[in-house]
Amino acid sequence: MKTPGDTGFAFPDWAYKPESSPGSRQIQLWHFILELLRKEEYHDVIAWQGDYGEFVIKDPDEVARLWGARKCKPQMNYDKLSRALRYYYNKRILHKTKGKRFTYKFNFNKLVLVNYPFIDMGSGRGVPQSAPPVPSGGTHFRFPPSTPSEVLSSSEELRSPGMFSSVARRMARGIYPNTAGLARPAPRVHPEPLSPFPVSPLPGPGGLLAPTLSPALSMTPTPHLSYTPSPSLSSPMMGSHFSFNPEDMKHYLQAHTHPTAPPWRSRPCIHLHGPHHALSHSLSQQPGGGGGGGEEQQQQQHPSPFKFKLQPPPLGRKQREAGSSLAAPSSSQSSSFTGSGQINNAVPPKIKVEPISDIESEEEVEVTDISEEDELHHNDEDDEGDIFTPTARHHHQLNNHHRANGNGSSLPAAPHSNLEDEDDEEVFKTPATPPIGGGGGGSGGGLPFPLMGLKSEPGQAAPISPGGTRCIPLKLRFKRRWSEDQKMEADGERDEAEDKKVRAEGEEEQAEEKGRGTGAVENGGGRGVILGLMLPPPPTQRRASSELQRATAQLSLENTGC
DNA sequence: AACGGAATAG
DNA sequence: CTATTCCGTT
Repeated sequence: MKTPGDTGFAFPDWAYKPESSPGSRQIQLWHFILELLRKEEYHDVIAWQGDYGEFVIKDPDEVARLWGARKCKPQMNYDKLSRALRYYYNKRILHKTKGKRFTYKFNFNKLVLVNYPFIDMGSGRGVPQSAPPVPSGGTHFRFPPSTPSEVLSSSEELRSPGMFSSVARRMARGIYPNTAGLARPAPRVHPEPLSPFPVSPLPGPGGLLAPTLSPALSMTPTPHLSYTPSPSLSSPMMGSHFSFNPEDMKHYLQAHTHPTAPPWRSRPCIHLHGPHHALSHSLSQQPGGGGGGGEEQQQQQHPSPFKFKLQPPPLGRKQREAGSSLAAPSSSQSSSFTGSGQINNAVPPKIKVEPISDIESEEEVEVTDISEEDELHHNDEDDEGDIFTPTARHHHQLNNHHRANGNGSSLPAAPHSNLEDEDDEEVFKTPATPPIGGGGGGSGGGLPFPLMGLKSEPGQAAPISPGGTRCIPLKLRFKRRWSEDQKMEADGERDEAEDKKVRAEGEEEQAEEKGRGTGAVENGGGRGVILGLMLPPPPTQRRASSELQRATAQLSLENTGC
């Protein structure tokens, strides 16, 4: 089971796919921005400002220049760079702070990057000016409205729906159902929502899944629980597996404990292939030491297979002018199989209707839907509520609509499977299904999740199978997206509504999500890499990560070598 | 200044 | 896919 090879992965690859991780080969703009932000040296050109995640580019030209240098694109300029930033809007990595020149904001509220568990964007604490990272006072912490799924959704996820995702989701909601049993979500919240361990069974060494989101990822709904690096976690859990990189995490934790010894760098060349050491990339970066420093760029010596892309919802502009019609039809079809959802997506615009059968777990249903509505209605509150409070949730099951378009290439597996869009759902269901059989108990990891199998086969996808009706119910999508943020911002600053923007996204989202959902499996499927969830900004705890941050911070910004 | 479509490189 | 380029609009 834990064989190093592909199988052993404790976690889904996507979980750690750092494609973009700091050391990874091709740096992405947002990483770069993050790097600059964390370095004081650049505070003259770019710095945190305002709310959590908000930063201002003080010297656009310089930033562009730096970026260009990094990418070896001498012709880079702010106009171009900004275009790239604009693409992030759709990906929800960033958004523009309206009214403020050169000011953008990371959507960190909802997301935590797997690769940057310790991200502190604001670490600013140390830095006077950059302090803003923390959400305003942390008073209102909003959770993960954005669907984790969105964030998480990566094609790969699908492949390995591991628990991670499910866990994450649950965490997001604050619920930990027992994985072993059916996956029924508990109707009510457990008192111990965040316990690091779900009920997971498997005490054994093989236990997978520890929901440890690790301190790094704090997705816990409850503030206090959030990131406590409990010893238990660290050792046992990590050891077992879960975390992204057990080892790394371990080190990570240790680091907290023993600041003096930065472990991560310990592995110069780790074997690359292991599925499990994903995070190492990030951590492995430089120790920061002091040494001589010359070779920073190499960090990524190993060609790690993982990649990590972010971006959940791409755009589906495909319809544009020509084939707009296509989309509709396809979606409808897909919905069909779910059975319960009748809604066809054809376009049920407003109303969410959809009671659908709740069948067993009514609670879980989802909210998904539709974008437009969301946007239109803005139920922000709900969203939140959904997540945290189980009490009120509306569920619908309509998400069925999804387009199968994907790019033609992908998705062989199920032509019509629908659930994809909700990766989430899939995840959920996945566990549920399998467990029943013998696996549940434990044979392998004890967890019900089919880890290995997934890899190659999408089979699980079978969701749709007739018998499996249950799959349906589980989807829970929190759709909130960042609208909240925007709102918040709006409050804070006056920005007008960006409806259009939002709207647009909404549309796109819908379409895209679905499109990608399953489909993405293919190559890159995995885009979303960020793990969504908010960062609990509890100031107190954050500090621990500081070191790590620093370490990561070291990423090499400058690579002169072009 | 900012947005976003379109084409395109890799 | 992501980013770069180019460019017309707001």
